[in-house]
Amino acid sequence: MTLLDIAEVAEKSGLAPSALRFYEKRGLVEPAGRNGLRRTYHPDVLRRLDLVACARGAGFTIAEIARFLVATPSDDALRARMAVKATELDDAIDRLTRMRDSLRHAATCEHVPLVECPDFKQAIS
Amino acid sequence: MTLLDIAEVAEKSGLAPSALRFYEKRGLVEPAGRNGLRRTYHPDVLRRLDLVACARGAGFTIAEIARFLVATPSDDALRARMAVKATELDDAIDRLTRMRDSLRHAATCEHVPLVECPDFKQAIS
DNA sequence: GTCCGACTTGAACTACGCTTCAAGTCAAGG
DNA sequence: CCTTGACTTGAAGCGTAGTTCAAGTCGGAC
Repeated sequence: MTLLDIAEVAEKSGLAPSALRFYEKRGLVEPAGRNGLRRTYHPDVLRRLDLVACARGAGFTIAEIARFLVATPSDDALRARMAVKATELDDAIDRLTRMRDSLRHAATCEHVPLVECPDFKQAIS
Repeated sequence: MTLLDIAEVAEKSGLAPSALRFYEKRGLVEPAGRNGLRRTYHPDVLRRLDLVACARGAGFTIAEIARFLVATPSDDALRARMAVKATELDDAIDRLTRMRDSLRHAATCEHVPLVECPDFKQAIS
């Protein structure tokens, strides 16, 4: 079993070693063990870190992700939170889509200042 | 011309008065004038604040929004930043969509722990 | 056996986006 | 005129997500 040291995990995940220690403190990852003082990680930790990165990108906080990671199907409160989050994401996707379209329009429109362009305003409001 | 005081703007915009003063310091809004020391706002400030809220929701920082708000069509650097932002939003929309689908799945699946559900993982990775 | 560079720790520091506080001003109603 | 309570200011504080630092440990190559 080829365990990884913190520098390898940092390199492969794109995170700083300090971030990995921080995530550990918050319960997002666990080292497989130690070699002396030094953390050793199971390669699977990389998939976990991908999941964390994805969730972070979707707007979840570290604390929320930590709760997800220990969840079981019987955790109805968590399921409810997930459903709420899904709905929030619907809204967020909507807003982001409108903002993206506005930005693409702004890249070509000639209004001064840009924010006063009627198309721009219409697109984002 | 019915000007608004800060409490009215706060109430109508959903922002705290302190947030309005903070936004002013950062150049996002300007009061129309003062009544004594007290700020008075043109009703149009509410549309401006909607725009700010929308941009914030789309992941722009206060500083970025401030730059947008003074932009003219000749600001090519800004146009370039907008194009980059639009592309980033494409990615963000993608991630959010996958995360939302994963959450909706997680709300019904029976895996223990949820994060180990193959469908869940497949959806987000 | 020694050395060194990468690791360890906790604490302090950073940036962002505000909120809260202390101290003071002042518009407006009685 | 006087009170009152909402406003003003700058400074300090807070939560999130880490990074940086100082001081110390130690695995492993020589």
